[in-house]
Amino acid sequence: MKRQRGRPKQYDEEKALAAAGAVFWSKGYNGTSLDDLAKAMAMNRPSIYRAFGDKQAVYRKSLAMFIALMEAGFKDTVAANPDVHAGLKAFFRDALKIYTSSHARGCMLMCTAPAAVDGQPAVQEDLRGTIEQIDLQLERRFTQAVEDGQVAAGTDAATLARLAQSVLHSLAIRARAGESAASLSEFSDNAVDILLG
Amino acid sequence: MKRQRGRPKQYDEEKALAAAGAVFWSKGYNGTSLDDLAKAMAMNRPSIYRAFGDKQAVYRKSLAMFIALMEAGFKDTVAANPDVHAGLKAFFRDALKIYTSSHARGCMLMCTAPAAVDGQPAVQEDLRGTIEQIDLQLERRFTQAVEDGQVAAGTDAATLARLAQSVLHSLAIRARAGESAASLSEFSDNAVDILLG
DNA sequence: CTTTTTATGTACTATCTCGCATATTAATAT
DNA sequence: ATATTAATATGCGAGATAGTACATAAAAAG
Repeated sequence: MKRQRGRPKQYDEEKALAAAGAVFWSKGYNGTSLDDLAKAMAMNRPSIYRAFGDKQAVYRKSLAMFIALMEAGFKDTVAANPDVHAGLKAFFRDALKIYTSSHARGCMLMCTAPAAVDGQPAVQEDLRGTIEQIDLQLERRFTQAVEDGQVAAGTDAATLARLAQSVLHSLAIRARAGESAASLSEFSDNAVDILLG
Repeated sequence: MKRQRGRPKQYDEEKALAAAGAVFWSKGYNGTSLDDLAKAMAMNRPSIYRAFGDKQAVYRKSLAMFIALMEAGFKDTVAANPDVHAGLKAFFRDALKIYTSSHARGCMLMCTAPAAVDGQPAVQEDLRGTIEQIDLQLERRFTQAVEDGQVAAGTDAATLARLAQSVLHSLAIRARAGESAASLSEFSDNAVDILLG
C-alpha cells in the first residue's frame, strides 16, 4: 500500500476515535461538545468533519469500536470456553474490569445510548441491534450447553440468555452508579451460580 | 391552611414538575434546555428558578416524583401480594406499562441518570441510593418468601434480589431500545418463572 | 389607600454551540 | 518547477443556552 498523495494525516484514526469515545463515555452524547472532542482528539473541528463526519457520526463510530471490543471479549470467554459456567463468569469479570477501570465508568453503550435515542433513530437501532446480537449469541451458547448436558435439559435457553444479559445491563448501570468493583464481581459470580445451577 | 399572601401561583407544583419530568425523560438531562422546560411547564425561566431552583434541581425533583411513583407500584405488588411469584410478575407488568406507555420511553431513572452522573455527584447518589433501596426491599421480601416456603430453603435472597432488579434494568433499557411490549412482557414472565422456579 | 409580599413578564448578557467558508500547508505526480 | 491532492488552521456567523436584573401584576395586611 503506497503512501497517500496529499498532506499526511497527523492523527491516527483509531486513536482519535478512541479518544472521542472516552469523552462521550464519561460526559454522554449531549453532554459532549465538538470543542471537547477537538481537544481530546487533538484535531480541530474542520478536520474532524472531514475525517469522520458530524457529531453523531463520530459518536456512532466510536461506539462501534467499543462494541467490537466487547464482542472480542465475548468470543474469548463465553464462546471459547467449553465450560459455560466458567466462560460466562469470565465474560462478566472482563466486562467489569472495563466498567470499573475508571471511576464510575459503566458501559459506554448502556449508559450513554439510552439517553441519546430521542431524535436519533440510528442510535436507537445501534442499541437495539447490539442487544439482539448478544441475545442470539448467548442463546446459541446455552442451547449448546443443554445439548452437552452442562445445563439441565428442558431449560428455556432464550429466556436464560436474556437473563444473563440482564445481569450485564445491571452491572453496567451499577458500576456507573458508583457501586464497588468488589461488590459487583461478587454479585456476578453468584448470579452465574444461580442461573446455570 | 390560609391563603398565601402575595400574588397567587399560576402553576400547579406537581403538574409543573411532572411536565418537566416528561421532557427530561424523553430528551435526557443534557438534551433538555431551559426553554424546553419553560414551554412544557407553561412557566417562564425566572418563575422556574424561583419555584424550583436551577436545571439540576428541577431534574432531581421531577426524578424524585418518578421514583416515588415506582415505589408506590412496588408496595402495591411485590410488598402487598402474599404470593411472591404473582407479586413480582405484577410489578414487572406495571413497570412495563410505564416503560412502554409512550414510544420507547423506558425508565426515567435508568435511561437518563447514568448519562448525567458526570460532574453531578448528587445525581449519581440519587441513582445509587434508589438501586440500593430496591435491593434491600426485594431481599427482605425474598427472605420472607423463603421462610414461608414459597422459595426453596437455602436460597441466596440477596443475590436473587439483585437478579430480580437486573431484570428491571434490562426491561428499562430494552424498552428504550424499541423492543415491543409483547416481547418484553413475555420475557419478564418467563424470567420470574426461572428465578422463583 | 398604602404597604408588603409573592409571582410573573421582559429583556439582557456573556458564553457556548455547530457547522462551514476560506486560506494555508505538505505531500505526490508530472 | 508546477500542478494536484489531501490534510490542517483560522475565523466567522447565526442561533441556542443558562442564568439574572429589573419592571410589572396581583393578592393580603395595615
